[in-house]
Amino acid sequence: MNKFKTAIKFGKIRVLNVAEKPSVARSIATVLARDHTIEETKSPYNKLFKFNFKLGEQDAEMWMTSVSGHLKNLKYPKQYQKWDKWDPLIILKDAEIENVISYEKRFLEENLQRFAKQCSQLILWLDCDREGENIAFEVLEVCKATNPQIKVHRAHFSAVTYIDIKKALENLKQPDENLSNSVLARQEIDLRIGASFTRFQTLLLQQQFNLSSIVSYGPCQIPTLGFVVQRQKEIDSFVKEKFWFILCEDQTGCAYNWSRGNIFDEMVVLLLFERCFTEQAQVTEVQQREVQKWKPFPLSTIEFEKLASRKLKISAHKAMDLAEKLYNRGYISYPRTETNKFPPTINLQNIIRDQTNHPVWGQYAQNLINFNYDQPRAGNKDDKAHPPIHPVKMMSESDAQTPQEWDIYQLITRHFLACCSKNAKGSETTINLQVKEESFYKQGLIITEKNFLEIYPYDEWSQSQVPKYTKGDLIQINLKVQNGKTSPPKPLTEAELIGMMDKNGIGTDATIHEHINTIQERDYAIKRGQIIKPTKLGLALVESYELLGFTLHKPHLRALMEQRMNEVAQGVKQKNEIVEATIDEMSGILQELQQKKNLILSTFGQYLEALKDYDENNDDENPQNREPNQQNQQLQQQQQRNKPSKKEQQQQQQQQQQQFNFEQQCNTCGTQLVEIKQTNGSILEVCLQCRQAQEKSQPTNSSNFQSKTFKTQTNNNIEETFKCNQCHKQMKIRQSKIKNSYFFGCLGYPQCNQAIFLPDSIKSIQRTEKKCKKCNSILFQTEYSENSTLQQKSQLLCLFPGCSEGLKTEWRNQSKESQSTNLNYSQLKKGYIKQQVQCKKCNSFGHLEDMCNNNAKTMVSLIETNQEDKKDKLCPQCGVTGRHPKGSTCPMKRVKKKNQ
DNA sequence: GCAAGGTC
Repeated sequence: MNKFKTAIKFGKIRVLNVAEKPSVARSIATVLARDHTIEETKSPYNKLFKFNFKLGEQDAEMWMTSVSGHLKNLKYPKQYQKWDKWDPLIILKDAEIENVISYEKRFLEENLQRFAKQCSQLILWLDCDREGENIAFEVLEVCKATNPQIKVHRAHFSAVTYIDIKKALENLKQPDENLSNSVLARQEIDLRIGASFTRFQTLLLQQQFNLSSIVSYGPCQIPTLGFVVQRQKEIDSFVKEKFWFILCEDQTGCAYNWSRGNIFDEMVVLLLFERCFTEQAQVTEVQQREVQKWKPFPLSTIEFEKLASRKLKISAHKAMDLAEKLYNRGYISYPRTETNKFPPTINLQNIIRDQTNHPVWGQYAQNLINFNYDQPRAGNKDDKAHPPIHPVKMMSESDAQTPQEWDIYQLITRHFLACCSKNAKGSETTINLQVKEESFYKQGLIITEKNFLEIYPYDEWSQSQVPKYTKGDLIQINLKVQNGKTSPPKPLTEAELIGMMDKNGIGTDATIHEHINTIQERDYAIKRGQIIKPTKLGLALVESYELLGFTLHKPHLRALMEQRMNEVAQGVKQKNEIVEATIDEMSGILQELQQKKNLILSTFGQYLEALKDYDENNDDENPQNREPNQQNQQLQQQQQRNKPSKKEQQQQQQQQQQQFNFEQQCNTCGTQLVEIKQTNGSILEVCLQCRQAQEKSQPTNSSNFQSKTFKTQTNNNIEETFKCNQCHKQMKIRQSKIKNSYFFGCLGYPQCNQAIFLPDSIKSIQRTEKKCKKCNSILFQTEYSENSTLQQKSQLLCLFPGCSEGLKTEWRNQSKESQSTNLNYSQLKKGYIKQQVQCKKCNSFGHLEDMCNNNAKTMVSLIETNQEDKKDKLCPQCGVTGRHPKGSTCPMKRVKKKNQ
């Protein structure tokens, strides 16, 4: 208050007070003197409040008025307005810029001039941030120009409460020119870059590609678009990956999570599954603990916009529009705030009390006052200018001008009441199960006290029950191997985009929604529901930058600018220094762009062409069924600068369809089969439920994997033959790899092991549509091997056991080993180990040199070894596969000998 | 016709 002592000799002084906005002027006037008078000015919103106040010992007549944000705006002089007359490089580097009071603000300027003439002191009540500091200089320049003698002071306050305002008056300071200069630097850099790059892009692309809008560039809008494009590219280039996990269910149907989570290696999961397979689990721990669900932080603008978008489905832009209207009608506090903690000086109880008569939440507010009030949590952001958004006047639904306005008011008020409530409380139970070496867990939750959740429907806390077990219980379980696929990233929502921008410092709390709006106005992006997607133009623009090596769409340019602005704000660097450095760098980029003009044109054009089938209106809400698409292929091809023919594209599509077609189901139980590639290249489809495996029928054009064994396999082996005499399921043609022979196996295997074995001499077997005249069973076309003693090498036979018309067969129990395609998991397991290590001595898989012995052979290798044995023993004389009987010689050898 | 940041 010493500042005003010198003025005592003049008696009462007159002090001009200027706030950044009308509402603050009104609030300060109200806080300092309820009996203030209000005078109209030429600017309808910006009133003049007058009141008497004692500044320390000095009597003062206070004149309180306001501006409406910045008075001045940077612009290029008129001669630069013709775009085609000026090289954008001149616009960027050399053209002078004016900082002038815009026409709409002329009445505010007049007000300040008129009031300053009549006052000896000026107190600047602009917001306490960089922009506020810059506006302070704009105001003081106008005032000083009229009244050079006027004494200038700066008030710092973080909330418009009596305590804060009083404290500010007692601690008046001088405005900070460094802060103001940092804003001037930002303004100049943004305008020079924005104007020059926008002109360059528009002049280059607009006419050529018949674009309806200008092709603008801005240091905030383009990185915003960059985030949108980045997500779209992630979605388009996503290739699903299959993963496996073990699911454990108990008798109550409760499913437990595997502590290892999802594993992307099927073999590993099968190994672990085999190792832990059992039907009993032990409850190793039942843990119960009290948990809380935290109430929200006080509401900042960013969080408000995200909530409105996510929960109310109102866009950030619209939400801010509605919030500003509510603010101007006095229902809510100032909605542009970074702050998420309430200052201690604000009387929250009074704000709650205002809501106690509300028809919807009045009783809740009353209970808060009486019993349940809890101090709001303190966030870590404070703009030192505005408190978190909160209601300031009660509004009922009928007072709202639109349903959306009511939704916004509800959100703000319910959020505020939730902040003043207690956290929700619950009891969490965790059950841990041990199944041999594997552990599983399940968590359940019961909410014991809803507290803030009662008033706050925008947050969820879902309850889930778990069975009542105690430690040491042995429970019956059912283990299954299940698989899933990774999902592509979800389409970008507006709320997510706001979060990304906030995190990367793109825009401010007051402008983030405007940048999102701008990229839509410029036709760079489109919003459908809450999803925001790039348009063809947006994709082509960003992809062209990327392909040509420019990083104009990345957020780091803005981050660098922020860093430089900080240096000016701290007085470490001069404004001109950072402006020149930044403009020089950008000049380099602009010159490079100009040199690559033709390349940009062709690249941009090729992208637009490649994207002609891209449908920006197609939302990716359900990406579960997404497979790599044509557009993605095209983009990738474009990047390779090698456009494929239509035929090639079709082939690629076909290949992709084949690649992803692995949804085979078990014939017996319907469980999804898992595919296992064997060392011989063939693929086994394994049912983990029935523990059966079968050969996968190979596509005709991929014969590389087909082994000799399967060339004779019938392709209708899953079709009906005849019914099992035990369980009445179908009998299926199977092939024993051990004996290299065929048999009929029951589909009910392993529960039913009925089988009908066929002679080794049958080389192939095929079901026909013909039926046996005697027993009416299906007939089979059989082929016999060359060394068969039979005269006929092919026969149509009835193979039904006991039927006298055909080959004599009988029902028999198959041993598990006999059905080679019913590999058990130990065998598979060994097979995979075999794939992983290879002996350098014998070149076999499954063991290393120091362990080289015959016992290391596994079932899978045994199968192959048998085949290989036969292959090796293929008689060079007669070509017959298999060994000749021990001690005998090849008959052909004898024939040859005889002929010789 | 360009930017971003204030503001109504």
